[in-house]
Amino acid sequence: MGSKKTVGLRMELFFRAIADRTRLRLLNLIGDDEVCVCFLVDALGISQPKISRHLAYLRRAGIVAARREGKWMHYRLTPPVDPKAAGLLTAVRAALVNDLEMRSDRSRLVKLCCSRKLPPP
Amino acid sequence: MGSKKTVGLRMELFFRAIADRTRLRLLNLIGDDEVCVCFLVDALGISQPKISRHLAYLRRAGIVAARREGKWMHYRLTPPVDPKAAGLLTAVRAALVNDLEMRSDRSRLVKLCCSRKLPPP
DNA sequence: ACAATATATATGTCGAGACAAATATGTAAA
DNA sequence: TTTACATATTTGTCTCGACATATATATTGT
Repeated sequence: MGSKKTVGLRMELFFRAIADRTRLRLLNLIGDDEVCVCFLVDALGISQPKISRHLAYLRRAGIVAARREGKWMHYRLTPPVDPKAAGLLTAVRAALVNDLEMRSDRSRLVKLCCSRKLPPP
Repeated sequence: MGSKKTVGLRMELFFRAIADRTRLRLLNLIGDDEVCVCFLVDALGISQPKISRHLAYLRRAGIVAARREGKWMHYRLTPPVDPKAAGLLTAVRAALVNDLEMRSDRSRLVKLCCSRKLPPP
């Protein structure tokens, strides 16, 4: 039902959720694996409350999910069950690569994650 | 540059353009070939000014284009040049089929187009 | 041919509601 | 208490739907 709700009857909600530059940049970074909020804040250079608010928006839309680990919150994608919805999300993420800022966001996140100490597993 | 503008630098504009149920329903019907506005009005059962306004929105976003033919206006998709943008649009249209209303919209349009006299070529 | 009218579509305006940025404040864990 | 994050408040902007009106083309009457 989660996927039906996301891309089934109310597809416009999904699109509204990603119709924002900040949230697209977040989606671009969260895509591959779990990311800690602090890394997102640093990689995007956006204030923490703003990041948190947009993450909450994506969470309410069912696009990402959160997991607490001590002080840190980790966000991850919630892959849609429906094949067409999954294909749509894949196409969105593929199109993001066309964007220069998205690419530099990614490389910045990689640097942050690898140089800096990761939160404990 | 049209495709770059649509899905390149300002992808969020593309998503905002389709983050609306009326516009998604229009996109669902315009998809395959040129459609006359009058058919869209009848197929969706939505007031003509509302249809016109949303078509103008899609037109400004570079998603559709219009052609006048006498009294009638025909709208068609403007397929993106960039492969990833094209793939994204394809994925969107594929996902629309999951929606019941979209399917009934389509069959209603087919009935309208085939039973009724088409505008002269 | 010209004027009047009808048809098809587009656009201006208005009020209501959604959303964003910024700032401030609250909460959970160490 | 400090750190890491979430949420509330305020204010401005945007968009929607509804209604009215404007524009463009075709058709009809004379």
